[in-house]
Amino acid sequence: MWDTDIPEILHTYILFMPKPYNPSLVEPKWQKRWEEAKLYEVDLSKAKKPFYNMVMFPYPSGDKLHVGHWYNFAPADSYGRFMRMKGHQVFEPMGFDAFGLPAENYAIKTGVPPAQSIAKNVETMIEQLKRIGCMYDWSRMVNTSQPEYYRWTQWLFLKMYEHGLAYKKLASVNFCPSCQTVLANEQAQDGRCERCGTEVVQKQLNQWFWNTRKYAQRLLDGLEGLDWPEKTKIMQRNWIGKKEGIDITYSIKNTNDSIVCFTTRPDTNFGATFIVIAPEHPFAQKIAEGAVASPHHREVKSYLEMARKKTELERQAEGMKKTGANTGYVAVNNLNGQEMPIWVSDFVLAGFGTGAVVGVPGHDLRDFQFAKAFTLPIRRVVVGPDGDTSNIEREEQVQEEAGIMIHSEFLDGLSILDAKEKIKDYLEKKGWGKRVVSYRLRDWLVSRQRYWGAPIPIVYDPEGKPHPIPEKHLPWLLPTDVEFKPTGESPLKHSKEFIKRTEKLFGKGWTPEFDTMDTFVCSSFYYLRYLRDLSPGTFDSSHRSQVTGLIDPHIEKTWMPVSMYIGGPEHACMHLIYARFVMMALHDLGYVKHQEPFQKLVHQGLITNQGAKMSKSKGNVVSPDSFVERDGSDVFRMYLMFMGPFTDGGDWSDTGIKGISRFVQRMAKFMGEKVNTNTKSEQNKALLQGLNRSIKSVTESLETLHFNTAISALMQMLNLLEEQGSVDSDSAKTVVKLLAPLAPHLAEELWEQLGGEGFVVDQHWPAYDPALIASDTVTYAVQVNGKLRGTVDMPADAVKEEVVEAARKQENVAKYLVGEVKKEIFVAGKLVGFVV
RNA sequence: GCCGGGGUGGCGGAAUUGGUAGACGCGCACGACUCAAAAUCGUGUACCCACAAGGUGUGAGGGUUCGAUUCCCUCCCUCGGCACCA
Repeated sequence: MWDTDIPEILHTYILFMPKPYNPSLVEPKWQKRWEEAKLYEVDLSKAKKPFYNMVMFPYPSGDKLHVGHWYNFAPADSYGRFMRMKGHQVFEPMGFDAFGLPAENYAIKTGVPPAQSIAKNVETMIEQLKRIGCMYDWSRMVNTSQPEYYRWTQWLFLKMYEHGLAYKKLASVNFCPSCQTVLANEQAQDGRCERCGTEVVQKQLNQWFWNTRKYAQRLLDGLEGLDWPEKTKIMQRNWIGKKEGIDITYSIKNTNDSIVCFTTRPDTNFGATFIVIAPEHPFAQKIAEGAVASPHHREVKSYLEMARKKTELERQAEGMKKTGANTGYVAVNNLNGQEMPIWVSDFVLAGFGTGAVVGVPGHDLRDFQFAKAFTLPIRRVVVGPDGDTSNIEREEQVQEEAGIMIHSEFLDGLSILDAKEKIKDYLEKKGWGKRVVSYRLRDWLVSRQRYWGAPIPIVYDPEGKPHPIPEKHLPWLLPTDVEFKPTGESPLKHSKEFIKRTEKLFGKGWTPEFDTMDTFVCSSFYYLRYLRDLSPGTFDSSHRSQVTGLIDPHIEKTWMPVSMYIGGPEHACMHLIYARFVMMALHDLGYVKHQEPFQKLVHQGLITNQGAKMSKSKGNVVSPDSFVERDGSDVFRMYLMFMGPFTDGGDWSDTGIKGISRFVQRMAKFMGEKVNTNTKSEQNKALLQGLNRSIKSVTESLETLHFNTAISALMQMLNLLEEQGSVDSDSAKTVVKLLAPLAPHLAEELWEQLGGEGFVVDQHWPAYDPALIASDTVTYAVQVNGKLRGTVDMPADAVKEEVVEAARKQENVAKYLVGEVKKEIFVAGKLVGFVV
């Protein structure tokens, strides 16, 4: 930035050179005053126009706040300030999603207990957050790793269990053989361990699940009434993956067994030539175990073994290549007596539908590939709408939209859509099939074989039967006498205190559940705990007193759902589904009135650096600190907002921050030197018009979260003010109000200088007068044959004839008006067009 | 492969019930101030063209229209999500 031969002392001087407006003095001053006045603490019980303004709470990492935090939090706060000035009681909470892997990994590396490192991180993070200057009500902070919080995480588990929404079953987990630890799905991306890169294997363990599938339809239906990005709704719809189809039962020849196949395309069933079952399918297991004799026993057995051992990585490497084994059995298609060999293949997923599919290679790409791999017959039963009878060897024969049935007896000639309904009716009438709805959404696996999480409030009697821990024993404290070095087992197993505690309370031979809960459980209800009852005596230091409920029903009724929720789109199919599910369950259990937690949702864009996502491992994380130190919080936050549309994000570059810094200095200078004692009536027309236009423009921009255009409108206003040379005090105050949501510190300072009463953030948002926006004269564009040939200034009230007349007289226009004018176009206030 | 977003000056971006494309800012150029620089202020800045006039121009090609960044069709590129979901 500077020539290298400038001495160091001069650098420092330039950096701290006195400026008309010095944020390093002004910003702390106002932050202190806001805090002293408890300006942002909201009495929840007294709100008439509540506005619950929330951002996704951060993880308290040991690193400093990064640009991404600022880009999320600062604009969200600007919106909250705007809503406050519009007359709402804005509640803006902040908290910490404090359980989770990074702290545990840090503990494994250094031996520092997570509780310790997290407490320290939270403390420093609060200090950093305060420097942004947001309207956070710190009196209502939450920290999910504290007993008074996770008490409710455990309470939630108990309620789920009590109402049959939590159950335990055998399931496979990701396991890293090198680290000797279970991995969360996020840690096992692309089939490799996040920490050491070893290939992840699957391990069978007894796991707790929450029954999200039960809510699949309601999760789908509820989306309709939400003010959410359409993109996010689509992602959730796809994730839930509702499919209407039919379960068809096929009897297996020479056995008493049958196989049920789920299909959405029963119309093509006359083209079925084989059946494929998943390796985990009971019939496949039977063969492997020898419970059912098969000439292919050995092949099936070794195939199942191979499929089980296959790592996710190998699976992906395989791509669409089909493998499988013939069971030697055949199923019979009731429709036409066709015998269909039953195969086992891992392209069929055990977790979807019935874990068995009917192979129609003529009209399904995967079935086609399978048939090709094992030379099974391919039969066409649909032709394209244009009567296309394509080559049987061609792959692309998947007609999903339209097509005509052939070789299908009573379906022949029907469109696939009509045939689909007719065959379903037929199969149901015959008792061979049953219409079903299938969902892609799985039940939520909430067990984690990790230390740093909320312990699952379950104990086992000596027979191993689970029992819920009575509520009076909550919080069920996370033990501290644990070893952090991975041993391949849940760390809680090594706590003597934990086991002793359990036996003391429940009896000899009783054992606690050693798993903890997924951190997404903690974050699935935190919006309710922000609203918790803070009155004294509700929670004593022993954590054992009778605690008021999860949430006061009256507060929940007035404050929920969250009015505006801002956070990254990466949670579309995780946190944002879990939270909706939990809210619905709590509603059904009678604890809350609303069913949806977040009425309006907005995703901020992603800030990248040199095109890549900022990450510690890539070493491209940009720290806001030096910018904030030099230019102040207001400048930095406005710069982020000015970069482009809030929902777009963008690639980081500091080249333009100077422009915002100049704007702030100029604004402060102008307001400090050029405000006169005139009254409003003495203002000139141009100023009045500019002011009203600015109000309109800034208001509309903020309403739609277009912070970039709000700032540009303010810049235009300042340009106008400087052109005018001076301004009356009332108008100056209006400009400062417009500035307040975007540059809160600067606005308070200027408001004080101008002699404003109270805090600027408590002022009413200015209104504009539409009559003052219109100008006396309008510039008309004049086009000939659609091409611009000139402009003409006319009085605003000029009628068509006058404007056209004036336009014709324009020298440059007249030049082009040769020959007959066929048509005259007049758009009031905008344009005149001639067609010759 | 499927679903969704997006392609506008040197750069970030503005403007869409179709009506003067490029607001605002950065950068750049020139000028003022200064011994000089920084900072600040002023002027200019889509491209072609010596100016004017004119022409070209919102990813590419086509269409509708007096007029298209905006509407329709075909294609290309790019970003995000899901991915053997029957």
